[in-house]
Amino acid sequence: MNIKTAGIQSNLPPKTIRYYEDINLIRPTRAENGYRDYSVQDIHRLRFLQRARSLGFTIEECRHLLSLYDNKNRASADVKAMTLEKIDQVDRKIEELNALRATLFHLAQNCHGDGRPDCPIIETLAGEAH
Amino acid sequence: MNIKTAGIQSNLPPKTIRYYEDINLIRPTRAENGYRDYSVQDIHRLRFLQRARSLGFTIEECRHLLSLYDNKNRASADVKAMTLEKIDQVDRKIEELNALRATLFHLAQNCHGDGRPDCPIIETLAGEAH
DNA sequence: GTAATGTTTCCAGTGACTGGAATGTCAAGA
DNA sequence: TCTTGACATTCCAGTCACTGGAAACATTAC
Repeated sequence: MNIKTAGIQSNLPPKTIRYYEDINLIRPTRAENGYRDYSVQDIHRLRFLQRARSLGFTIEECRHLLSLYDNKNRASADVKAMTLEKIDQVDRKIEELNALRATLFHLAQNCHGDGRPDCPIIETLAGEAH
Repeated sequence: MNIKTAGIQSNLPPKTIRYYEDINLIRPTRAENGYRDYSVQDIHRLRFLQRARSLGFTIEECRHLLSLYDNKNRASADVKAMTLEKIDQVDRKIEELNALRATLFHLAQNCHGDGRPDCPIIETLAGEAH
C-alpha cells in the first residue's frame, strides 16, 4: 500500500507518516521502485499512533505505548498509570485555562470598548493601578 | 540597569529578554562596555510582555498590543476585540480538553490495571472492538 | 591577584510536524 | 507513443517561543 492510501486509512498526512518513520516509530518495507509499502500491520500502528496522539500523548509516550502494544506480556497497570498521569496533566491544564479565562473576561468587562484612548486592558498589562 | 536586574524586575529570564530584542520587541541602549542597559521604560515594556504572554497572547499579538500601548490615540475597541477573540480561543481549548479528559477517564475506568496482559486502553488505541 | 559572577555572541536543540524544491515513477487518455 | 497529471522520493528549511551551552570578555568581592 502506498503512502497516500496509508494516510487515508490512518487519518494521517503523508508528511507525518514519513516523519514517524524518521523517528523510528514505524518501518515499512520498500517496493522495487523505492516507494514505501505499508502492510496491514503498519496501518494498525499508524492508526494506533493517530489515536494516541489525538488523546494528547506525546511522541515519546506513544513510543512507550507502542512497545506495550507489541509486548504480549505487558501489564495493563503500566498503561493505566500512564493514562491516569495524562488525566492529571489535562486537569492541570484545564485549571490554568479557567483561571486565564476569568482574568481575560474580567479585563474585557472593564473595557468600554469604544474609540476612546483609555483602555483598562492595556493599563493592566502595563501594570498601572486602576 | 543590567540584564539580570531587568530580568528580576520583569520576571523574565535574561535569555528571553535577549530573544525579545532579537525579534525587535525591545531596544535597550548599550553601555560603554557593550552591556545592555535597560531604562525604566524598557522595564515597563518587559513587564507588559511578561503579563501579556502569561495571559496567552502570542508574540505577534504582543507586538500588536505593544504598538497599541505606544499609540496614545489607540481605540480601546481594538484591544477589547483581541481580548474577546482570545477568550473564544481559550473556551475552545477548554472544551477540547474536557472531551479529552472524558475519553481518558472512560478508558482508565474500564482498565483493571493489574498484571494481566489484556488491556482495554491498548485495545481501544489499536481500534479493536470491545 | 584570583575567583566568582555576570555579560556578550553565536550556534544548536526542543516538539511535532509542515512547506517547498528538485527529481523520479506510474497510470490514463489522445 | 507521447504527454499530462498525480503520486512518490529526498533534503533542507521554517514554525513557535524559547532554552542550553560554549567561548570569550568584564566586573565585583575578598
